[in-house]
Amino acid sequence: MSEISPSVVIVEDEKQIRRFVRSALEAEGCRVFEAESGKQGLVEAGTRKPDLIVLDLGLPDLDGVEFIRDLRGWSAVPILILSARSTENDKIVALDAGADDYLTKPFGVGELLARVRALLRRQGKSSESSPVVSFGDVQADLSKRVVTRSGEPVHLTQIEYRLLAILMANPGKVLTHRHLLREVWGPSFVESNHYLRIYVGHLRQKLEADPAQPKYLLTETGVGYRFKS
Amino acid sequence: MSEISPSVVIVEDEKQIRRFVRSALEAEGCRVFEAESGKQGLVEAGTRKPDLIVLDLGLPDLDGVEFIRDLRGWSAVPILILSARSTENDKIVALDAGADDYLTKPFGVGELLARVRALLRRQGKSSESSPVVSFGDVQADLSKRVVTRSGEPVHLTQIEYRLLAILMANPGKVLTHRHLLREVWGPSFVESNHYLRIYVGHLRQKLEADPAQPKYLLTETGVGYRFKS
DNA sequence: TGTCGGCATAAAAAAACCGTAAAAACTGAC
DNA sequence: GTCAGTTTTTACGGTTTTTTTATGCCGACA
Repeated sequence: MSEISPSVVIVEDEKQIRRFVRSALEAEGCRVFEAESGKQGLVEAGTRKPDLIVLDLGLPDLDGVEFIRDLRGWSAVPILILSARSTENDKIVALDAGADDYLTKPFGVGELLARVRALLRRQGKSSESSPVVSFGDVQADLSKRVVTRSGEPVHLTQIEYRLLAILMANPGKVLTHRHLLREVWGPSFVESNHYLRIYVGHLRQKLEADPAQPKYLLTETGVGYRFKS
Repeated sequence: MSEISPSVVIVEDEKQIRRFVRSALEAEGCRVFEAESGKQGLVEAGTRKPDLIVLDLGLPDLDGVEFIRDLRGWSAVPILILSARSTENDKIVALDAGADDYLTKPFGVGELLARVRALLRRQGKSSESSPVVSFGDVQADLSKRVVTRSGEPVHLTQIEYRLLAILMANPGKVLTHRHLLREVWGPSFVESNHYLRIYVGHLRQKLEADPAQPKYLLTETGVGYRFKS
């Protein structure tokens, strides 16, 4: 599911707003390109082939609606309008010209980003990638609950998976027997150190290159276990 | 899709607003269906297969965000939110749950219609690439609610279809028993694991080459099920 | 050098879970 | 009310997972 980051072109003449929108989008994980005039914006849209265009209607060189009509002649990229004009008629004209959303200034950065996400999601270009942790030739996708080893899926039981997930969530940190047992089996099993030996053994068997000499799932004698990434 | 008039489902408990929105949309040339509760809205969405849903967030029986999440489990139809809640956070939550646009009351009928046109326009363009998922010799068109196997249509019941749609909407991801049961049967059935065994069994019987050794609808013992494309 | 505590592994027994079939209850159309 | 299609309930045999039980290894230390 890990996709490339979506790209956005900002067309806005005010430098201050441009910087503001840019940093918000970059924090969201987008690649951002700027244009400070309508004509430059059309060139950028043609060369960068972005997944989204954020357009200020109040450009000095080109009417915003003209921009939209021109662009729509050769591109279907989603357009989000930012505008100081808040009359209903302005919105209707821009939307009917081919814009996809219309946000009036002043706007909250949170709403802007949510609307950007909604447009990118429809595009199928959303930047959400599931958190994948990996060590050696093993990859764990925690949101899918899937573990693969050199590409091949590895089957883990419920307990094996929970144990691995807790260890991997604390890389480098020593987790005591009691702590692991409480997290995986529950509070009444904190004395059953035996279970850990068996299930850490299973994990090593399935994930380590040499289960007898583990490189990632390490024993801390007398204390607990540790995951080293 | 562009030939016939688009259909819209309105989910709104206030009769006055419902009538108002209905007449505006009908003047626009839409076929309109109404639902006055969230649950009825979900049923209408499933049976009418509309091109757009207009949803009031303030429903008496079901939280609007819950409605969106449920619907998004099996449908990609555009959602336009109408809401009296105008805080930025309300908008962010609804948009991130899967809504496509958010309009706060009171709103102008002209802006409403312009936003509806924008959503329907984009819908029409993207419907060329309707979301067809396929695996093995099976093809599923999620928007048309039709499943075929080596060209021949396969009849699925309501429950079978919703279960399949949710699994296919999350390829590769393990979905827990509780999650599947809540999405398909509702929150009060999250403990009824045996329903899943039966209906996953039905799906395998109808869709897998060898139902006893499934290749796509996989069991994750003790956890849930997973669709592997 | 022998024994002792903590660890690793293997294999059993027990428990939990899964798949399937089929009957019963329900639903909507006629 | 009947009927066909669907959902829910009930039942049971087979499989996977967890727990129990058993055995051997290794280093520390007297």
